[in-house]
Amino acid sequence: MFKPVDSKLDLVKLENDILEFWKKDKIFQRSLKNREGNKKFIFYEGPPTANAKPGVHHILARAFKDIFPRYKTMKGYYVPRKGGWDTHGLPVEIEIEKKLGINSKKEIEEFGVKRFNELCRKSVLGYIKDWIEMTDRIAFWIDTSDAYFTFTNDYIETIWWILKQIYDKDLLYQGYKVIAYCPRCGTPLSSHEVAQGYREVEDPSVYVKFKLKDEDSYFLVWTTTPWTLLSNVALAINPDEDYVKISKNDERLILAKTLLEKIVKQPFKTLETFKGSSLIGKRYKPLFNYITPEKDCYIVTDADFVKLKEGTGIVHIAPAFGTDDMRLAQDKNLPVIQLVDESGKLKEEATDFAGLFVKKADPLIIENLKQRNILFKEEKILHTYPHCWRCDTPLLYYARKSWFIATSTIKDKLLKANSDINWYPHYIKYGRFGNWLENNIDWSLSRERYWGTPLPIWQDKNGHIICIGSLDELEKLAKNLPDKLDLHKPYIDEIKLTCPKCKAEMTRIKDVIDCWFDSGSMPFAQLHYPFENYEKFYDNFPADFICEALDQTRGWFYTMMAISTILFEKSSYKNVVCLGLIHDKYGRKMSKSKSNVIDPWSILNKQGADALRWYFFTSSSPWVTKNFDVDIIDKIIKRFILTLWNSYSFFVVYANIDEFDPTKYSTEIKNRSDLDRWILSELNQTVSIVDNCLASYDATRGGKVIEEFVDKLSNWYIRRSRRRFWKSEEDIDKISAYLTLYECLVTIIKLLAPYMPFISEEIYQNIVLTIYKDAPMSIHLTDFPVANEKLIDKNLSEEMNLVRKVVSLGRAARSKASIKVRQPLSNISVYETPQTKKLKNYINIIKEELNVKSFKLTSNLNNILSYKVKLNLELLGPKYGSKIPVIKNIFARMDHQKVADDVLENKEVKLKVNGREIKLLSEEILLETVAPPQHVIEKEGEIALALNTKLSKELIDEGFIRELVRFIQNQRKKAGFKIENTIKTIIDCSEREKEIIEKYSDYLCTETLTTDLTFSKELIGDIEEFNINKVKIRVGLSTTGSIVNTL
RNA sequence: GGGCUUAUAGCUCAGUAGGUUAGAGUACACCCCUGAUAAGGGUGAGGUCCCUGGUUCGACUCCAGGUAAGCCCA
Repeated sequence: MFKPVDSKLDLVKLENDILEFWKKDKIFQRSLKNREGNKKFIFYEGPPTANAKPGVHHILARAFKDIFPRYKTMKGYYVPRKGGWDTHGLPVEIEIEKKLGINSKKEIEEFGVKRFNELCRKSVLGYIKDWIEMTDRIAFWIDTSDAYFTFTNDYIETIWWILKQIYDKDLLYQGYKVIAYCPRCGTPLSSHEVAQGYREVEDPSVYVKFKLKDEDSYFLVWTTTPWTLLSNVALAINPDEDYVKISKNDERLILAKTLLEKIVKQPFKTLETFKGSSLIGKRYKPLFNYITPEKDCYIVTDADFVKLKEGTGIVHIAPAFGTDDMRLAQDKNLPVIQLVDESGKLKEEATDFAGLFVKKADPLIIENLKQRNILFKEEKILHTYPHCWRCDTPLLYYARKSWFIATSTIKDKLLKANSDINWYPHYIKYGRFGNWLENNIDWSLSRERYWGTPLPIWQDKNGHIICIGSLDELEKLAKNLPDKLDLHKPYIDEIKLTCPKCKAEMTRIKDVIDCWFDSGSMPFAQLHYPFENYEKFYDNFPADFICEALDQTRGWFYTMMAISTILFEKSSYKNVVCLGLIHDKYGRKMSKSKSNVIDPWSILNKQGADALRWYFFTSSSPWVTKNFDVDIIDKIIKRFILTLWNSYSFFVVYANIDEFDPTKYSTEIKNRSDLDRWILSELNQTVSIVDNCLASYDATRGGKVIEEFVDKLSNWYIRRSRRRFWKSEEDIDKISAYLTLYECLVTIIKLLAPYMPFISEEIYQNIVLTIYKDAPMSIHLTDFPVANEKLIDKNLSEEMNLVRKVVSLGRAARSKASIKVRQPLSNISVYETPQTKKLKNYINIIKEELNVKSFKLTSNLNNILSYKVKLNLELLGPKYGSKIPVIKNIFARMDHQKVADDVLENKEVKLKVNGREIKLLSEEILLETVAPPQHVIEKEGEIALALNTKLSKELIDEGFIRELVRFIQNQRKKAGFKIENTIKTIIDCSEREKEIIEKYSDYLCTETLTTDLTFSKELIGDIEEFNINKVKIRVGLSTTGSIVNTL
């Protein structure tokens, strides 16, 4: 006996019970052990940053990280799943700053880096708890007990080893990086912070004249930051655009042609027009001479970023204050002049303006230029400019010394590595990711922060530099190594080395490294390679599968690839599934400020993890942005999960009544009914498609195919088979029905196991483990179903589709005639075509579904419907004009059936008008279908049918009985009788109705399980009065026993 | 400012290698069916296929430009 199934489904309780079971019996561990020694499928966990509680979007990622490893495990692979946590980085620091109520580096130092980092570590560990709880609850099977943490000494040592490799390959260098910088807080801002602070402000907009060195002409140059002019080193033009030299007020000015009218007022005279390229190499006099540059400069150069939307087409270059400028300076070997100090004030060298904050210096500089007759024009401009999100100070773009990895020099290798990756969606490969690689710039590695992997570089006063690649190396050179070593700041900064070259004392560079480097190193660092696990590493590299949100293209996807390409010249992953973002139901981003963030637990505690997983897998392609509305989860439960659950519950209810044990029977497929073979064909086709989908990382299509199958199973197979389960004799038909349904259910839950691990487990535990004692103890230890191609019968599928189509049309016909299905009708005719001929095998299904006594195919469409023909006067009018009345007359006397036939065959219709032949084209005649008397016609495409609606007394009586049976069934149900209860039925009605009931008493008794039918005015038991076709009938029901015992 | 993506029914999404009347689910209205049902069936209403232009006999689909939203980069 199976465990009785409660039709009221409590998904949350079900899931919690299953979680208990998995935990108690260590099912996850068993699922690994089960496949040990088999071919491996390698998955890498992209470590979540543990600086906040997980949100709904994290469940999306973790659901997808779970489904494919589960599938592969069921396919026989050994899929180790090591967890991991990203623990370093600015977001963690900011979290702590907030908690401490501080917001600058100065305050952190005052608070003490030691205590600060300790808080960072604690905070991260706290959030990890939340993450593990969520991970368990959604059944993301990953080993969190053996997870890697990016802050451990082992992990950091591997990173140092990697950096040393990079250093030895000469790919690690120190250079300038222009960053957004808050002069008040004295700290650089991350791009994320910069993005928060854009505001519209008014700035000066000045046009300045740069005099050419060997010519009495001026370059006209535009800027909104006059203070940067002091650090100017070059001018840039667009070589492909046209430039002009004009004469205005006896001065010669050079600027872009298209911008001329906008900037210079008439009158002026155009002297020359030339391409920008002819200006390259021309020299000019610097505006200020506060500093003598160390390299050649004050020269015109070309740059791809010069656009002609604003300005003059000649761009002033100050490498210290612009990213483009800095890149150009590096390309063209220009010097960097830095006349601004860290607090945003002009340095001593800028004598006239020394000590002034740059923005305050602007008016003075403008005044200075004006007096020297260098200023051409002065205006104001409104534009968006970034400000510090903490203190609202305008940010400066400011060149800082920084360490870089020369990734741009290995661009070809990166592109080659990318060519071997399968991207889902495919367009990322040569789109977003490919473009990013094509335009690769060197990786800026160092960060002037506290909580991170320290940069392992020490230097001495003689300029000697050393990069440490292991703890051993550190020990050998260290002057003062503590017993217990924490590799973080501030401890690591206290360690001084002895320079191997000159024996001078070496001090560590203060920086930590970009935490993206941490996570990108995980293939190596999670195993402490190469210090440990040397063999194991090669056995686990590269990953077959990784999966993260789309925003990781420039994040983890890139850093993983860059690091492994530098070390091994190949990508560290083969297949990557990208995930989209989750917005609220209005399509807005979820953010605390909009208070539209959905707490995942509100769903997990109400609707459950399976439903949420199913939503993520099937709603749309994983990489498209989802507008998430929690109501949709309820709909999924209603539409899909409950349909599945009801099918399962149906099986258990009847199998228990019949005490049916599937292990005790077997029936050859070929001896089963068409319906059985049809659903088995559909089942195997479903298995085949789902298997292929999951193998190619397409969970969405696979899920939709399963949904379609469950719909067919429930709403066609089970509905059509109900009587087969219900009937009392235990014949081969009934056994076939049980076996077929059982096979479908067992197979489908295995297909579902990777998608919905809980509910599939629950059903498995009941319908499989109850009777197969040797079966694996969890569905997640079983093998994925294999399609039996021999059972796939495409013709059968097509035929059944046709049957369903015909039934659907038949019901439409009934609806048109307003005759309920319960009222039997005499016959239905279907127009015979090569296609509909096949319906012959399904006559019983059609008859039963439509409640008709007979079904026939008819070869002559005219037997079903006839046509009325009319002239299309709209077309004929203009053509025949005044002849129309005559044509109408003649047409009216023609054989309309024949005309209709001709039109249907697209033949011309000829008629003689006053001795002349006129040919009417088929479109010039309108056809109107007419049903024969007492028939209703329905047609769609090639299928046409006629339903005979004529009612005989016989049919009406039968309709009456069916109506009565339905009322009694309802009464049974309301009275709380069990399905298997037999009953005594007493009826109080008139003689006329009594006659009918007696005539059909066998039918009534079988349907309602009545063992004792009597007529009396004295009713006992549950009593109800019905009104059937305006006739009052009273019925009394009482139970007499159960069919379960009598079987 | 640049790259990439998305835009189809109220909502969630399919779709077309250019071709009659653009689909499904859901929600809505009416009707039907029901001893597995929190289901199911039928009918109806609901569309500027984001906009503009081009190519074409024909464009939701191809091309160009734009708008909006998003991600990444500056």
